[in-house]
Amino acid sequence: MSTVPANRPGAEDGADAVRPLRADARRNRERVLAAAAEVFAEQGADASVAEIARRAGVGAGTLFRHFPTKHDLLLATLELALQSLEDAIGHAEALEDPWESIVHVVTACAEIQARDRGFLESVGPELFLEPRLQRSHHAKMTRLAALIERAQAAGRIREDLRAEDIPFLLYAVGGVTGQCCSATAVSPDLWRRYLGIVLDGLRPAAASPLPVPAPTPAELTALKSAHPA
Amino acid sequence: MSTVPANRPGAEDGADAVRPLRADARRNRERVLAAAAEVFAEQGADASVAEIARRAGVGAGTLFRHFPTKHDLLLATLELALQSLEDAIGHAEALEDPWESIVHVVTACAEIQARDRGFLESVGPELFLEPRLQRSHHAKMTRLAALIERAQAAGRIREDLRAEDIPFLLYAVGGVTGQCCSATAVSPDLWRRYLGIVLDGLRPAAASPLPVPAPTPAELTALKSAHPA
DNA sequence: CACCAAGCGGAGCACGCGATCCGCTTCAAC
DNA sequence: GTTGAAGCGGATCGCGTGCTCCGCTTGGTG
Repeated sequence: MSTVPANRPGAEDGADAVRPLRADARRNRERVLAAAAEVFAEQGADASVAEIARRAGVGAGTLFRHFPTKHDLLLATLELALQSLEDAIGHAEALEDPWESIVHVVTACAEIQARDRGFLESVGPELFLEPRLQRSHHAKMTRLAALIERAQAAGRIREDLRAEDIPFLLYAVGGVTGQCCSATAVSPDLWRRYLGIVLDGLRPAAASPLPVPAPTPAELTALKSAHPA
Repeated sequence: MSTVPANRPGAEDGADAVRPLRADARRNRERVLAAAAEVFAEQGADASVAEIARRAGVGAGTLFRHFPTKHDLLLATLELALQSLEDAIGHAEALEDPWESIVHVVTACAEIQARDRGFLESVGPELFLEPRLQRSHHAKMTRLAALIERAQAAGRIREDLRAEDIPFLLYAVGGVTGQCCSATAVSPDLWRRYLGIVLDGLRPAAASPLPVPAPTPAELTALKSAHPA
């Protein structure tokens, strides 16, 4: 395909570093990314790239120069959202009450989903399958596991809960959030009610034996290679 | 468009009744419906009508003759699935234990979703919005409300739960079911775990005040006229 | 200023979709 | 058997999509 441009004499940079973007190129890249975040949040992952390019005020060619594939663009916006999720985890770690810290993380994630349809639609399938996100995902899961163990040690959360369960539960609440609640006239905060029910289900008082064991991290990563589509 | 063929003399049927389909036509209609149920269950509501026609062994023209629109076809298969949901409600009503009857309905619905992607993808948005489904939906909700009140009277379920909550909760569990669990290698019954957590959240022991009131039926039906897309 | 590659934009491509059209086939009433 | 309309099927259409190509513009360097 395209040959990598030969290192130009004089402008040698160590390793195979990327050359800095031209000023206008960098500006356009930002505008595309911002527009994509907007459009994906409003319309979900099925939004057309043409719409994104239009709102960014650039041509389609420019968009694809910066993000070779729609999927790349979606991933880039997803990383933005995941950053704010990471902030929420950081904040939760600073809370004293172990139960409240769990509530904070889970609520923050649901809030992201409530305002970002694209995040919801991507987060379940993508997060487990996309290699480029595995590392940061794993880091977040480790911190989340610590929060859960802290709450379990304090007897504030059911003993059979595992960190791997949380993404599934968040995805579930997110489904209600994005599809049923936020896009409709009836109380856009309705998802808080169902998150409340799920949280009640996580309390130790509620615990009854769960029928199926939680997936191990190994199972989840094995899953990414075996995916059919 | 097409003029309704004039009532033929001798074959008069009272009112504006439909004339019976020709034998082969009825057979083809069944085959299309069966193929659609299969394909939508496997691939979700985004499956192509061409694939359905192919699997039914008919041409595209035949398919659209019986179901003028893809949406009509989807609705027809949805009604099939809703029938089995109604059966589940009937069975639940016969159970003695009020809590178990709730568990049965909810589990049955989740089982449908676990094996039918199209049902999941349609049930949330469709069920509230589609006028042709409103009547049977309303009937089911009434019976479901009776089951819940029975369980509440027995002190087996939290007092602040309303029948209108159940579809939302089922949709939530269904999201995990269809998107994350059933299509992957890792334990296809994983959704039972999360349904278990939600059910624990419905027990009276777990109840803590929920932040948002449940939607009233009036709000839900008002929703159908105000929908943007 | 002069220069040229880095960057731009939007016409255009290939594809897959839902839906339609119309010449041919088949059922069933007589 | 004859006949007419009900039914069939698949080539075809229009459209929207993700993506590419290529002539033109622009930024930054000597």
